[in-house]
This record gives sequence, structure tokens and C-alpha cells, in this order.
Amino acid sequence: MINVDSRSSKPIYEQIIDGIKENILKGILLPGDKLPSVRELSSMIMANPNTVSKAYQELERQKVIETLRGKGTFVALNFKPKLDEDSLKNLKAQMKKIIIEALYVGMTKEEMFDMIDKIFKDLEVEK
Amino acid sequence: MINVDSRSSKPIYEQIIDGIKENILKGILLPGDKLPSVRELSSMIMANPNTVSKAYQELERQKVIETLRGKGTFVALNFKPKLDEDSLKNLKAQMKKIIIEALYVGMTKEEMFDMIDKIFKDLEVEK
Amino acid sequence: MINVDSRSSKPIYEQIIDGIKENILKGILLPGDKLPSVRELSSMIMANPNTVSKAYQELERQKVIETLRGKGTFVALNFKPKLDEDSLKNLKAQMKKIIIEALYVGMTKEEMFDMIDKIFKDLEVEK
Amino acid sequence: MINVDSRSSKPIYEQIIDGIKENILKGILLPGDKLPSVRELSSMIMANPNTVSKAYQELERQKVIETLRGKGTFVALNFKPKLDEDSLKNLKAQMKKIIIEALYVGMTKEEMFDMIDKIFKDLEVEK
DNA sequence: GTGGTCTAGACCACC
DNA sequence: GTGGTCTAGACCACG
Repeated sequence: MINVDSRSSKPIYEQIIDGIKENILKGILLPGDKLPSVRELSSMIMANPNTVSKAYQELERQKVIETLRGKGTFVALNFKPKLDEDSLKNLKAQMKKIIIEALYVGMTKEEMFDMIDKIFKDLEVEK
Repeated sequence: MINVDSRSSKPIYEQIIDGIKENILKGILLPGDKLPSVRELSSMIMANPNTVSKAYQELERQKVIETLRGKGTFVALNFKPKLDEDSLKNLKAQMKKIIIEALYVGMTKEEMFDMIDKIFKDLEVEK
Repeated sequence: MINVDSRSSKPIYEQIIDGIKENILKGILLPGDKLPSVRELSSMIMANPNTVSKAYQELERQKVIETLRGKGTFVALNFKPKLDEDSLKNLKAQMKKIIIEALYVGMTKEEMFDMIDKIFKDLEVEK
Repeated sequence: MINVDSRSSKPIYEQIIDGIKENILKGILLPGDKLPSVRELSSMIMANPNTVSKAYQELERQKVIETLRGKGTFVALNFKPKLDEDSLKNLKAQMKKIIIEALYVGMTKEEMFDMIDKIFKDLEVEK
């Protein structure tokens, strides 16, 4: 379900966060679904429990998941996206960087849009 | 010319690398142009010479710039982008992450394409 | 295991790189083996941690070693040599220089081939 | 006659030294031949006179060339190669490094010997 | 514990 | 003047 690559330069806790968000977007995880416990997930992906815990905490901070004390962790029921200026600016900066990199390895604008289209299709597989 | 934010979580040397690449793409820096010396740039942006040096060395490794022995550092004359598989995969992964983030703050596909268009226009200012 | 001569004109970080590559070729270091940590190696060879770090980063860039986040640095499992034109040209230039030097101190072609054979034997000690 | 690449990481004065030695080995320059003056050569190869001067001094130290005061610089008449232990050790170390590099970009022993043969043929063109 | 980044300040080779 | 290397010592993110 979640792929974690300890060789990647991306921190493992970030990989977990992104993996869970991706599963929610794809509809594999639905609002109200129970997530594996910290211990379960940490043994599934061979990671340190502290690392999984950090990811869950961050997801909870972002209100993507909810912890019900004693019952476990669940995909939030009423997640409302909020588009604040800061995150928009941030996204734009990151996107800009990627575009510059892409131009520098020789990709054209068309190839980039194709790539993005593919990513969108990939995300809608299960919806 | 190059803006560096020492409070950003992005390493300073990366900001330098990205800034220079951006200036080249925009046509502000042309092939053959001399870059400020390590010491000059380091004092311009209030950073340590070693930090600037690291950025220059990485840019040279990528063949974006060239150093002429004892004369200084210059924008490479014949930069040839080469699209290797690794960097492509990497780009796609980063793009995916950003798209997921964008969807999570409520952006639509159209808004994303708009944003990308704006970035492209921004990069062509001087071309 | 790794000999470093601080009086040599060859930079220390290069000596580290070459030493590790040699140990891998000889089979003293096997794929997956853990390398000493930056701090360990730096104290072993009486060098600054930054110097060792630089060597490790260059080896990682060449995909000779891999770092696992927070766990340490390891000999890469699946190293695939790739023969690009640049490095080939470079090798030939270096080889030419050495041959010229050798002829200048009076070595014959045969003596050179003998020397090379010896080097090959030396590298296969543990294989 | 002598090719100098200011982009190369090899110091220019070394390129001059190697270039002259190569020309002598090839027979393009014969014992007793006059070399261009420092000023002539420096303007021919677009280098700083000091750099050419340094190269000539080093060649003279190695007894490869001789300076006759007021007359100019000449290829030495009676150059005798001397194979001392130090330079042999040095050559072997350099050769070892190159061989390791070559193995690391995937060359086989045969390909290396082929490469060396080609270099020898190249050096004997004019003999 | 691990490696990654940065600073301050030094020395060197090269041009 | 230029960049390249090294040291000493600090701080941080990550697991």
C-alpha cells in the first residue's frame, strides 16, 4: 500500500505522509477508514515507530487524519481544503524549481504537460 | 540579481544554484558571461565563500558553468541538456508530490495549469 | 584499511575515494557492507569530518556507495558502470600523459605492460 | 603544434610541458631544434608569458631543453633518461589509479590494452 | 547515533 | 586576482 524507499533522499516520514495522502486521493482510503496503528505500519514498512508517529502527528496537524483516543487513527471525515496564500506561494516556488530543472534536462513544455496529465490519470485510477 | 533568504529551509547553496539557472533561462546571463567571483558573490549575498564555492562546483559538475583557470567562472558556451532516466524519474516524483499537495489545498487542475503558464511566462521575460 | 598521506599532493578526499574504490575492487569491501561513519573514519585517518564527508558525497554521486538515512553509508548493491564519452576521453588523455612520462624515464613498452600486469594481479588478491 | 585547453582542469603550464615532450617523442621536435621564445609561444597559445616561462623552467630542470643565453631555447642534445625509484613508484601509483577508474567505468583489461596500443601508435606517427 | 549544511579563517596552486 | 582544499567547530534533521 505504501512504498517506502530508505535509499531515497526524501525523509521517510515525508514518504509516509505523501503515501497516505495519495491513497486518500485515489480513493483507496476513504473518510472514516481506520489506519494501521503506528506499530503495525512501522513493522509493515520496516521503519522506526518514532518515524511513523511523526508522520501521523503531521497528518493530524494538517487535519487529514484524526486520532480517537483508545480507538485508533482514522481518515478525517470532514477535510476541508483551505487555500491560504502562504501555501500557494510555496507551491508556486516549488513548481518553478521543477520547471527550471525540467527545462535543464531538455524537456519541452509539451512533454511537461504530458507528464502532468499522466500523473493526474494515475491519481484517478481508483476514484 | 540573486536573492538568497537565509531563513528559508532551502539550503543557501541550492538557492544560488537555482538562482543562477533561472537567470540563464531568462537570458539575464548569457553563454560566456562572467559570473561574480566566489568572494564577490559571497559578500554580495552575505554568505560564506565556501557556500558559494559549493554551488559553483555543483553547477560546473552539471556543465552549466565553466571555470577558466585563474580567470574566473563563466556561463558555459555549449550546454547540452541530457535527459537521463534517473533525473526524469526524479522529476516525475517531485511533480507528483506537488500535484498531490495542490489538490490538498483545493486547487483544481485548471488552476494548476494556469499557475504553470504564469511560471513559463515569467521565465521568458527577457528572451 | 585506507592509507592516507597528508603530505601527498593528492587531495585527502581523493585519496579516500580511491582507497575505497580499490578496496571494493579487491573484494575487501563487498556490496552492502557498512562503511565507517564519517566521524569514525575522520578520526581513524586523522582528518577533518568535512573532508571525509566530501569524499563520501562524491562516491555517492558516482553511485559507488549509498547512504541510508540515519543508518550510515554502505557499498552500493547494484553498481552499474556506465561508460560515457567524456570519462573515456579523459582516461585516454591521462593514460597518454603517463605513457609519455614513462618513455621519458626510459621505460620500454614491455616494461610498461609488465607493470600493468602487476597492478592487475595486485587488484585481484582477494577476488 | 601545441594544443592548450584553458577549460581543462590540467594546469596550462603542465599542458605545455606535456605537449613539448609529446612533440619530441613523435620526432616533430628534434634534438637541437629551436623552441619558440616565451613571448612567441605565449601569444601563439594565448597564455600568460609567466605560464610559458614556468613550463620552460620545469623542462629545463628535467634537462629536456636547454637555454643558451641570448640565443634562445633548444631541445637538449644529450637527453638521458634516468629511471629512479621515486619516479617509478609514482608512475605505478598513477597507473593504478587510472586502471581503477577504467574498471569503474566498465572497461575490460583487453579494452585497456587496446587503448594503450593506440596511444603508442599515435606517438610513433612521425618517427 | 547518522549525514548535511554553514561559518570563519587559513593556505595553496595557478594565471 | 582566481578557485580548490582543509581545519575547527557549530547547528540541524532524521531515525
